[in-house]
Amino acid sequence: MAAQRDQGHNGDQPPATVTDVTVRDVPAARERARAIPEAAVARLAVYLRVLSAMGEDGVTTISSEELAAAAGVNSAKLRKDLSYIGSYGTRGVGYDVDVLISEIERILGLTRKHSVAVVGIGNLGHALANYGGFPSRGFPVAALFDVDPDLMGVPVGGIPVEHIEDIESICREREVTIGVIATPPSVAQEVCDRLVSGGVQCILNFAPVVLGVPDHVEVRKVDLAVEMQILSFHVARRADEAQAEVTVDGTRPGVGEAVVGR
Amino acid sequence: MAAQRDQGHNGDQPPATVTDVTVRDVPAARERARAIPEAAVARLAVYLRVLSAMGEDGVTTISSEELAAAAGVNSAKLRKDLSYIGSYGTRGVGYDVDVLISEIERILGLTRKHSVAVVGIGNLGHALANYGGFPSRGFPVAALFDVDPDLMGVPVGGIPVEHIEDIESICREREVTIGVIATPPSVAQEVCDRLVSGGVQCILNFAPVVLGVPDHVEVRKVDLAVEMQILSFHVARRADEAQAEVTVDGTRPGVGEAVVGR
DNA sequence: AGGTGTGAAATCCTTCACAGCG
DNA sequence: CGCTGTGAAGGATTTCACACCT
Repeated sequence: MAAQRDQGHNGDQPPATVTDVTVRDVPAARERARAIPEAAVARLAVYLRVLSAMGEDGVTTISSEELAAAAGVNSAKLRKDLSYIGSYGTRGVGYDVDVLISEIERILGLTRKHSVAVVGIGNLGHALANYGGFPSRGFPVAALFDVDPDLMGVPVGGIPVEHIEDIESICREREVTIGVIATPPSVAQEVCDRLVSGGVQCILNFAPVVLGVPDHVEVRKVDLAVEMQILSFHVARRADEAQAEVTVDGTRPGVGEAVVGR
Repeated sequence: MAAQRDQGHNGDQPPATVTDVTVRDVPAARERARAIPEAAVARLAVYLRVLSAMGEDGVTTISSEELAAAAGVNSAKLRKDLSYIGSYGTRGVGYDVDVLISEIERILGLTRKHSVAVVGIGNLGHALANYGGFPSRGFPVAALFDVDPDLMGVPVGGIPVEHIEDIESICREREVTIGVIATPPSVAQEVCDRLVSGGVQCILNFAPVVLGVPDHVEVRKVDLAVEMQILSFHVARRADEAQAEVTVDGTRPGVGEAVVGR
């Protein structure tokens, strides 16, 4: 059972594994890739999108301040993030948009194409199969899988649905590197196992279960219920705080009163 | 521009806001809610799901070790997380499943119902409207919105679609607290503004844009392209490391053999 | 014994603030 | 002069390890 990164803040797998030793002795060789904090990687992807949009609008140069504002972070963080990938800015001027785009794409490994397989062609699977953001950003959808006999061969977003039993052979054949699990939770682990034995290295899991995978496979999870519950927590917290304020100074904070503009 | 929590690791909003000062003097009143780290909140939601499943299987007591394994974290972290909400375990025994469920639900604010509005009834919106996980976990879908005239009044998952222009009045009327944005990016900010002026306090944003909101509104973002790119980064990193090992010791790591521990 | 609860250490991430380059 | 790049400080989170209860 291996690491399962959960939304940026990672963190299990306390003891070292056997092969760990090998890696620990090669800091120089893995310099670039390794040093980037997980959190920074997620933001680089955001910067990339913002930069692409800017580039299409004809912007050629941008300062850390501007890019930071557009990406919703502060400029110190942005500069630190960019410093992880190299020094591509010009002091007194800013960054060249095209250069930054290329460099971020290189670091994120977007120069290679990563074929995607979507498993579970329900509502969510449909949405994912049709999602334009995948192919346009270098993630061609190469295969769709389900168990429903009525779906077999039916093209969704241009790709025919195939049977879950063929995951292994088809993924291997089409060199799928990323598997997306959009099945009911009950079959998610089984599907995951098949993807892994089909050579898939990364899994994006929408099913509300914790998947067990070998160490060399990376899992990211998107859990709608968890997102909702985090929001719920914040509503509750806010209510508590408002309550506390009333208790203490007797004034109730105005409801519609925006505290800060935009 | 207000806080926009991005998948657990948050982190903008450097200066204090007005109300902050007032609150800072009331640690006692907000004791429970405030002290919980953001990262722990996300995990509590996961523990809750695992516990619910256990409860249905008839398990009445569970140790930190067992629960941690089922939730995919290590037991020290789990115990620390649970300690933020109180001391509900029995030394030498473990935790009572039902007690833990109740306490986590209380902390997450799940004792109140949070009505949800989904905006943008495309593939993803459909998937969300039909997603059984919402209502069953205390998040009734109270309204659906779109602009497509063909969709007006059509029931999706039992709820009729209404026009985006009516977001404000309908959200206010039905006391929607959580808005889900599943629109194209071009209209996401406009939709967001309407939700906010309709009194919505929390937003779950699936559109690939950075939303600007007032301080009292909480935004969480789910960005599929970003998730894919993070996975892509890890594939690239792994490839680099494998490469590095070959360079250094002349042995190529076997494919199934994990390269990095964690 | 067996397992929780928690200070303290270690690690990771963010922010500050400023030296230095163009 | 303006803006990048970055050591160093400051926070937050994770992990350790053990006192303490049952």
